[in-house]
Amino acid sequence: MLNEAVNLESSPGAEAAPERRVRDRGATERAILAAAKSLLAEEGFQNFGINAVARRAGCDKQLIYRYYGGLDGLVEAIGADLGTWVRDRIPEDAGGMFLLTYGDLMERLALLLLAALKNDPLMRRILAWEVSENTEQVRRLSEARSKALALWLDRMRGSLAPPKGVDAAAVNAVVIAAIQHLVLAGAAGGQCAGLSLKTSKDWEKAATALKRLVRGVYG
Amino acid sequence: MLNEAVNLESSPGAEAAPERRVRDRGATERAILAAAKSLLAEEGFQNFGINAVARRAGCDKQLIYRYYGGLDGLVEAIGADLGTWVRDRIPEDAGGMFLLTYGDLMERLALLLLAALKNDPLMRRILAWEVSENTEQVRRLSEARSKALALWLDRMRGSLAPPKGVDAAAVNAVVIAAIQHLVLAGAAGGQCAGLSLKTSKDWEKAATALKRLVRGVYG
DNA sequence: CCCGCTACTCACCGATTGGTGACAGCGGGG
DNA sequence: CCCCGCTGTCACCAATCGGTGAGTAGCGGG
Repeated sequence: MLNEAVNLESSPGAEAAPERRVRDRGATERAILAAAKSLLAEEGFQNFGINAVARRAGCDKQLIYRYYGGLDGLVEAIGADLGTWVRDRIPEDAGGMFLLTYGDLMERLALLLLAALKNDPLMRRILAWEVSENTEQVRRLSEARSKALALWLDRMRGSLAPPKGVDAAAVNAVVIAAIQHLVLAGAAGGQCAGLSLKTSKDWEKAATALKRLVRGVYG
Repeated sequence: MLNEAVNLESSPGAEAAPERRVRDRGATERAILAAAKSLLAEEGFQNFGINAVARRAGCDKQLIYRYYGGLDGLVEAIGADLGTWVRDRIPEDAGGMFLLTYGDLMERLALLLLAALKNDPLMRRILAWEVSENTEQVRRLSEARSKALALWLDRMRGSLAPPKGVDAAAVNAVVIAAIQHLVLAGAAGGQCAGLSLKTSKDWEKAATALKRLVRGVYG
């Protein structure tokens, strides 16, 4: 494992075009944030660190300290960015306009949330982070995500009132918990409690079961 | 965050009584495994490494390489140990002897699983690990846990057959997903989807909602 | 008694981490 | 013009990581 000094970039033929970085703080800040988001989405929170983000952003980590005050500030910025999540995935025909019953609404919401999370690696990674650590960092991020989710649900819910006699908040939380864990387990290991979660056929089964559960309580 | 030394040094006086470790390979192996399990349960998988385990076990990490073939082997040993989980929490009055319907059974199973996971930090950490990483290490551990869970469910189920017309495997997987995520979120952040999960009152709400959902599908 | 096996410890390796201080280059305002 | 401040780069720090090779200490058998 002796590493000879092979990295001499003073090769005579190659004209080293240094590709001078334009001095644009705004662009650099955006590049850092984008790098952080993509890194977190693709690699997960395990190897999410100053060095890795700087490497991906193609700049020096010192700039992260300067512009964001370190990883904490950067994570906060990601959290703030999460607000756009809501805007991005609210269909124009918002909410329960055409939905007659609360059951209709919740079934639709459940399936939409399932699909949305399945296609959002960043959200999934944040979710996994939340249940794995309890640092201040994560807590803030979690709060941002939670707020975004609540806002999304609220926008989609419209003005439909839940039926009496059931603790809708608790039931919905349990349903959401199921959705979130299904998505996490599916993305991570391809299965959950013996149920395979790989093919779209598998997911249809899960979705059907989910529908059944929701319909069971809300009719 | 230097963890306190766990070595059992006595005689705080100047008398250096090094408390010579008895030369007992079996005991050392057991100490290492116990240290690994408690470390994982208490600190989570984030800081779970050779050095940390050796530190907690009060021995040199070299021994972990020798006796377990490194962290991988040690994790495997933890997985094997998970088999005892089933034995330890199967009540003598096993299964659905007194349960008339499949709904009765699943409701009881759901509540039992919820309680069991709530009181098992090691299982929770493994669960969180599973949804956060997809290395070979975790995959093996996941398989062991999955097997243990399946065995437990099987033992508890008895010979009761699920009703026709519902994909019981899928529904149960979704229910288990909900339980697991509730426990994870509760332990990590104290809430899930807006539902607080701190006091026993909170957990009662969640359990009630869970019961409702199960009863909704299985009657 | 000594020898050899085995349990165990120690010292070191290269790599990577988070974090900081010093420096280079450009550009705008006096 | 010169100088100052902002942007970006680099070198370096201590700490920790996983991993290995060499050496020590005790016990049992010849």
